[in-house]
Amino acid sequence: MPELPEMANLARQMNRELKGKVVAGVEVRQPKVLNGPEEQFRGLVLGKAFDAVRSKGKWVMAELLPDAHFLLSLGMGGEALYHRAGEVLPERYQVKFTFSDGDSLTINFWWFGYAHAVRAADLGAHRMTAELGLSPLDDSEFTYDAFTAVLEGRKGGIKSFLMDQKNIAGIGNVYIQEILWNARLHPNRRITDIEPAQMQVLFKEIRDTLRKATDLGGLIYERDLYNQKGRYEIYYLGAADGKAVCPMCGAKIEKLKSAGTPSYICPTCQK
Amino acid sequence: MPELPEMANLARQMNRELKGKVVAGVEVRQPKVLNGPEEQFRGLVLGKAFDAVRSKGKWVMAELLPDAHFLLSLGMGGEALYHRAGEVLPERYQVKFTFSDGDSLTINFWWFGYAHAVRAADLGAHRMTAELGLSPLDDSEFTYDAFTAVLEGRKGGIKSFLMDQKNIAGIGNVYIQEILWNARLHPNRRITDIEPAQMQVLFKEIRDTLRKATDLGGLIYERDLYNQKGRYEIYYLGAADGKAVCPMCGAKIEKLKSAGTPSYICPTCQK
DNA sequence: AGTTGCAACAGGGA
DNA sequence: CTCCCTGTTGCAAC
Repeated sequence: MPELPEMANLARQMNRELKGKVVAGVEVRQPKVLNGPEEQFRGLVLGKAFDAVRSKGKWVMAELLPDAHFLLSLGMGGEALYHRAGEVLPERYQVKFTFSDGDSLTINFWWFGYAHAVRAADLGAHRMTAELGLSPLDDSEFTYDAFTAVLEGRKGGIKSFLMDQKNIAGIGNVYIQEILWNARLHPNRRITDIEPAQMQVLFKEIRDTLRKATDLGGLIYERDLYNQKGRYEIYYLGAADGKAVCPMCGAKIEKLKSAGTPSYICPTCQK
Repeated sequence: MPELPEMANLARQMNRELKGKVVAGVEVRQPKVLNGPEEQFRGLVLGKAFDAVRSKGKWVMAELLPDAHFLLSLGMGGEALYHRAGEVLPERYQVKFTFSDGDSLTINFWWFGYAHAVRAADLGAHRMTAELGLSPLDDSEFTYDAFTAVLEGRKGGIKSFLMDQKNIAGIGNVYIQEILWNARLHPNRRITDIEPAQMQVLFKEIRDTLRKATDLGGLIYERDLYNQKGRYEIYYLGAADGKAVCPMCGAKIEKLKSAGTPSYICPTCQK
């Protein structure tokens, strides 16, 4: 489940490691992860040099000079791993870049990931990245005013709102549990039913939760560019087996379905 | 509640009474019931002769020679009344046609009706009539095959399907109660959950219910072109006050909300 | 654990 | 008892 914290760290590491590297070889084992014919992808990537690598929501966006961008989404799970020349590569990957110095990058999707390449002029037409909403860790963009502005007029449940990437970019079904528990909000709580004071708390918890997870290197069961685990532990670990209790009140964590996906809540703390 | 039976009878009566009559005068008291500026409506109607008058779904469609059509929907209630020259007109109406022989037609909407006029060439662009679905009393059109064809792939509740004018034209929130009770189907019953044998029954009851009501001159509380009441009595009369019982089993008729509108069902007979 | 697109559903307004 | 529009929700697909 790579969400904003994992992808932000991955982008930072890729930016440090790959900037200036020239793509000498591309291997695509599963062309359906691309956004077009394999030949077009190769044409956009081969011979190009990685420049600034950033993240936006659950996407890593790398500039390829000249004239292209490489866009990576790990979907429902996967890793992007960096390998020094001569290191043993993992057996399983869908896409591999080899650089002119012999280093390489393997990208593995457990399920439904995207490795896209676009011309620089077409970046704005790449809807999955172009239509992303607010970046929660950008303090100049994610202000309380901006947050309430996108909330304006919305009437649905708070979980489905926060998970919609067009509203806020980067929250998936793992961190939403943390955020809502931290804010003491039930996932089915109607937006129109949340008091301003509580909305302020929610705003703060979105930022703080994602920032803390990013600072801790992401989730404890995810891997970064160097195949290192993160140190952020989710509070409801084991809830799927009915073994988790609320760290605040000790009540048993309950599983329910909300916005189409499973949710885990403390029935006493979250209203 | 003028639905298919009332409108079919109204069209038949108008066809008999108005064919050949020339529109000598038009009075529009409430221009918002028109589909354009009042002057345009007058231009399309004045001096024209009524020709064939037919019905389709809840609409009466009259040919005006040359080159126009008059389209009438009584919405949530109302009457179209014919008056011989010299008769006293009702006080309340939104639109009145006066014919060259002194006879007249008054149209009264209780709520949300439409009196539209279009050029013959624009009839196909009049979406509210052009997009109507199957005509249940047209035996060559409303076959069981055609019925199952529009049902193909649908997964919602049966009531919302039958009330959608794009599927079958003419069923409103009155006759749907009769049809579903006759077919022993609960309004919320999933389409995918209805056995073929029961679907056959439903098909038959759509036809038979609407045909019987048409033959009886429509609902007992509606008025035809000659201000005469119909003779079709709904089975759940008084259900809104909790006073109706099922004619079959004697259980109290229950009120519930289905597809956004009230429904009345026998809790034991309709599953 | 992800996103898209579509059908189904509900609410408000004319 | 009408219809249309819009936003929301649920589902199947990739």
